[in-house]
Amino acid sequence: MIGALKDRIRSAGLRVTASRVAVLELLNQTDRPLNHLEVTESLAHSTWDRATLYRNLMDLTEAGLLERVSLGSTWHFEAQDPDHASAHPHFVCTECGTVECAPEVTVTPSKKRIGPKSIRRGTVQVQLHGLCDDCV
Amino acid sequence: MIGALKDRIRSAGLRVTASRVAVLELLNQTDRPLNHLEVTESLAHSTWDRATLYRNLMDLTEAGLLERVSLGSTWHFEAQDPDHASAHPHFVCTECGTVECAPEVTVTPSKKRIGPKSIRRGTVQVQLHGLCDDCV
DNA sequence: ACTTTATTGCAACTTAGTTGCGTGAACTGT
DNA sequence: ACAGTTCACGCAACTAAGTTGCAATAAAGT
Ligand SMILES: [Mn+2]
Ligand SMILES: [Mn+2]
Ligand SMILES: [Zn+2]
Ligand SMILES: [Zn+2]
Repeated sequence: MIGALKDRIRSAGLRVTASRVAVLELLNQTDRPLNHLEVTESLAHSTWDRATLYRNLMDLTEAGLLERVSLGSTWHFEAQDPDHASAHPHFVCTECGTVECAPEVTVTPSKKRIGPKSIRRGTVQVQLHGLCDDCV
Repeated sequence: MIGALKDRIRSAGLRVTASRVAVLELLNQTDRPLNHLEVTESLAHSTWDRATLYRNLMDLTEAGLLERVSLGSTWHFEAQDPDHASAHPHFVCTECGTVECAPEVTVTPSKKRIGPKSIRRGTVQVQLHGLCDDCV
């Protein structure tokens, strides 16, 4: 379990440190993207510095083990593993800021060939901003 | 032209000041949302303070003449006038941060009744994040 | 075990966003 | 046109997210 995480970190060319394992394990156990603050709070029992966890998140992202996405007003990080489907839409509550995955939504460009080409190409991250069920 | 803007500001219960008129005129002439920094730079010829323009944006938003939307890493403001179609998707470049309107895109929820109700209700702001044509 | 080099902890810094407060400008009513 | 009232502005300070320099420390290769 954790051994597999260590292997993936090492295979990515990064040294295996306790904080990196903890960060990767946390995000693999969570079914939604977390931001830097949420990660530090989730690992508050330990003594790792904000900057350390920040660099862990950035290093793991650059190594391809996480994905960083701008959700709402902060950057969020999501595990990038074979299980979790790769690019899928996300929902952001404009009231409380909570984030959840919304893989069931599909986006259709118009027939007119206008706007950025990446939309037609399908290489875009989709976000839906609105009130969550708790905030309506 | 500007007289109409002044009327709309006054009708909204706000005092007509030079900076408010300038901010509202700028955003009515621009076909995409601007953030606070872009507004201050566009009006840099004048001497208005950042805080003044910030409060102008917030006041005009609260009055319903602008709409504030979290695009990319900053808040953006868009004119909310009868001409410009109301809620429409926006495209954000993940590389250079530029924003453009993408009214031609439609979003379809799945048949399964899962996820936040506002998606099915259609009361969500749609955002597409990807590389713009200049950044590919 | 030793050497090399990546990583950590700490503190400082940048930028976006926000607010308190005294001065000054916009409206209201005469 | 004028005075009084209230709102808005300018300035400076502040918070929070994100980021970085540097010396101390720990991981990997031998
Ligand atoms: Mn997700
Ligand atoms: Mn728009
Ligand atoms: Zn909510
Ligand atoms: Zn771009």
